[in-house]
Amino acid sequence: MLADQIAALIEEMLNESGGNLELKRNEMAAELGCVPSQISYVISSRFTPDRGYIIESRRGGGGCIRIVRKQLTKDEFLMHFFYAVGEKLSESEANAYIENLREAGVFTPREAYMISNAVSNSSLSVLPRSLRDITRASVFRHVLLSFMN
Amino acid sequence: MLADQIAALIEEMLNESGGNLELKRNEMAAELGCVPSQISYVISSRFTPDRGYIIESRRGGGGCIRIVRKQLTKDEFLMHFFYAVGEKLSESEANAYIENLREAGVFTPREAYMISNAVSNSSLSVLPRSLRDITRASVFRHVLLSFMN
DNA sequence: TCCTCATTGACTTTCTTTGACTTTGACTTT
DNA sequence: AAAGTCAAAGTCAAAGAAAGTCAATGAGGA
Repeated sequence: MLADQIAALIEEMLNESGGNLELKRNEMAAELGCVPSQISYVISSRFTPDRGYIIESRRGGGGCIRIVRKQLTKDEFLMHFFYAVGEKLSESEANAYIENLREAGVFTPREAYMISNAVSNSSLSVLPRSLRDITRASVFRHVLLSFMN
Repeated sequence: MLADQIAALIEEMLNESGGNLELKRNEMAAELGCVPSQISYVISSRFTPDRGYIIESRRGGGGCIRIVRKQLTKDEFLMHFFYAVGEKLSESEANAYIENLREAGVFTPREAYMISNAVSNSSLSVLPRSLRDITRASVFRHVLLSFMN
C-alpha cells in the first residue's frame, strides 16, 4: 500500500537524520509518483503527536514539512501519567497530577505553577463546559510529551 | 530561501551593532542581487514591532533604514505580549511569541518548549477549528499571567 | 452489507518574489 | 527663496510556489 511505503520512507529518513527531518512535500510526491496530499495524509495519520512526533510546516516558496521524533526513552513516571490521563481531565485531577510531578522533581515549582494556570478552568472558560475536560486532557498530555525525551 | 538569508544577515548585523542598525536598502539589495523591495518585505514580515523591533527610515538622498531591537524589562515584555495577544491566536503567532520570550530569557528553553506544545494545534486538535485560536489565546494569556511578578 | 482506511484532485491559504509606480528629502540652480 | 533634479525609500498588486483542506470515491475486511 502506498501509504505504508511513504511511512516507511519517512521513518527511514528520520533515522538517517537522527530524528529530525525536513522534507519537501511536492518533491517527495513527485519522486514517489503520487499526489502531494497523499504525503499530508500519511503524516497526519501516522506521525501524530500522540505517537510522539511533532510536525511543523511552512507554506509558500521554499516551504517544507518538519518532522521531529521524540524518542520516548521510557521515563516510566511520565509514561505512567501520560497513559493515566484519559479522554477527559478535570481541573482537580490535573492539579493532583501536577502536584505529584512537582514533588517528584519532574516539574520545577515555577513550571508546575505555569502548567496549572495553563489548564485551569479559567484558561478554558472560553470553551463550553462540555469541551473543557477534553481539551484539558489533550493539552496536558502534550505538556507531558514535551517533557519526555 | 532569499527572505531567510536576508533576515539572517540583518540579524547578524544587528548583533554586531549591538541592536542598533542602519542599513541602505539599495546597497544591500545590490550586494545580494535582489530587488530592493525584497528588503522591505523581509523587514516588514520579520522585524515587526510585535517581535520587538522598531523601524524608522528616511527617504531621499542618503536615506536609510534603521532597525532597533528593543530592550524591555521582563514585566514590560510580558505585558506587551499580554496585550498583543488578542481574542484569537494562531499557532505560528504563538510560537513567534514564545521564541521571543525564550530569547529574552523570560522562558527557559524547556519552558518554551513545553508551552509551545501546550498551545500547539495538535494539543487543540480535539476542538473544532473555530475554537482553537480563541482557546489558544486564553491559555497563553494565562500562562503569561503566571509569569508576572 | 457496512465501516474504516486510502487515494485523488480541486480548491484555499500562506508566504515569497518581482517590478512598476509614488513619495520624500537633500542638493543644485535660478 | 523657489523650483528643479535625482537618489533614496515606500507601496502595492500580480504572479509564483508550496503546503493545507476537504469531499468524493475506491478498496478491503468484519
